[in-house]
Amino acid sequence: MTRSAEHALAPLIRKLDRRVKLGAVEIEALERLPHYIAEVDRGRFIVREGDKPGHCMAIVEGFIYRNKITGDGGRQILSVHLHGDLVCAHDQLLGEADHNIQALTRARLAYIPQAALLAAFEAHPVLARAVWRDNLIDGSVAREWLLNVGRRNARQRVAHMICEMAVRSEAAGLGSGSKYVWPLTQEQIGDASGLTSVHTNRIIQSLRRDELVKLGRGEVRIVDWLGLQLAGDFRSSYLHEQDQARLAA
Amino acid sequence: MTRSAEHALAPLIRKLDRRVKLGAVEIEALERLPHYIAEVDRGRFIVREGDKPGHCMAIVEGFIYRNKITGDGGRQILSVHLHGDLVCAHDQLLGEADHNIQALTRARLAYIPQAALLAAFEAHPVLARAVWRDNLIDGSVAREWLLNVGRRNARQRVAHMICEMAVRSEAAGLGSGSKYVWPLTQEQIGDASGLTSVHTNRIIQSLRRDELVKLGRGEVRIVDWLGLQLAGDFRSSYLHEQDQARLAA
DNA sequence: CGCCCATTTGACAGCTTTCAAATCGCGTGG
DNA sequence: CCACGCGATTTGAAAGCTGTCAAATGGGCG
Repeated sequence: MTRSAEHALAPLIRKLDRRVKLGAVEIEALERLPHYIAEVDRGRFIVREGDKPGHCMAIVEGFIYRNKITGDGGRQILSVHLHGDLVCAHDQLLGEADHNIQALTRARLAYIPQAALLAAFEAHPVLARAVWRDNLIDGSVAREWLLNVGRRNARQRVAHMICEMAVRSEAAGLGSGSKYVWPLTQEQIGDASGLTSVHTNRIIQSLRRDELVKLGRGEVRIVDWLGLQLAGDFRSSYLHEQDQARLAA
Repeated sequence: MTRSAEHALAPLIRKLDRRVKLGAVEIEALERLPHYIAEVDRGRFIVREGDKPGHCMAIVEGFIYRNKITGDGGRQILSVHLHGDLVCAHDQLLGEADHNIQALTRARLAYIPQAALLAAFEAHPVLARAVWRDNLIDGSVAREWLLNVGRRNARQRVAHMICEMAVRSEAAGLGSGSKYVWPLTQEQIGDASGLTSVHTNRIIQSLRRDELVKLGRGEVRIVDWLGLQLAGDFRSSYLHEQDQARLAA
């Protein structure tokens, strides 16, 4: 899927370009960003609560996620990030990271020093705008997740999450037709939805029975896009992506 | 409580000064910010999903809250804001507001044009930093809410919310001792915690029985601060306020 | 072939919701 | 000063969604 001789930050550039249309100057500035590439194994901690990493990560390939743990050991997944996402802990301004960031799948990350990013923002206000807009959209997604976990039932929560991942995967150019990589185990779907893995399993079976979606072996296949959206009370506008048009087909 | 001849934006200035230490120059720039004052009644919509208001609100007095509605009519409260908070819908960058903002109590708001804010940020990078840091802390609070609703039981959720409001009220200089204004009805506490008002009521009664907190008639009285924190699995660090020390006494 | 992790299944408990209806508190008007 | 009325709080009973606890099954990898 990844072009062979492509710049490591190309996925990030494409994503930011979707956020705010970039010019040649900004793209060049992004390509010149200092960074080093690292592979992380599935499950590996990338940032731990309390860390002060001092850099952001651009996802070159794979999936990572943010999570937070209660005093009782309950785990809540806060967000899932994919190909092209810029993931920061913002420890520079906050003192230290207030949550964990872990690899959902084996992933390749480009570590970019926060100072270099800030310098690029100063030199290129359009870049600052693009990243700012991207952060605001992440906030919008977080609000939708809170609504999802707080006010929807188990079936809606799971269906909603599948819809969101489909639209975002489509926008990122991952997968094709109505088939996408699915990086989460059922236990992780539960951790993101505020459910147990057992109940998550039963919901997924019911979605399968109703011929809305096929989910397993690391991939999703959307069988009935309209039906799935209805089942999940899903309206894509909060994602601020235009590309879900293709999914409708 | 409000000094009589105080500048309308003084609460905002005090809050931002807590976020990033401001100099005389920045304070003056804030005081010069164009704005107009408006009173809003309890329950009144300040921003509706889909609006493009083009201005931010600084709370001069009272409480407001953000909320979002499911297709089934379920209401989730996303955040509560008090005295001194700067509340934006960020419609300039996002196109339109993706949630509602409503008055929780009768409130006095200072409307500030987003363009004027941006200009002030450009002229005073320290201000930009302060507001940016404030936004990041709002994000941290949102993550904690997601953890709260997704992974804690009803008793913990309600206790946690009371703890948070106490620390934030204390930091904002509202209330005194362990007594604070409490702006939410039990139904609204439920809407913020992902619970029904009936169950919220039962939880509050149990917290009262256990002599942790007294809650009613528009005010909270923390009876057992340590016990309440334990009941709510509450650790204040995610709020990035220092002033909870006073509560411990 | 064997191991490990993820998925699946069953039975049961229990937390939370639902649906009414009663009570309380407080501002308003007589 | 008291009665009224409305919203908020409280209460009860019963249903049901989701969690808990084990244990079995399945699939992929070395």
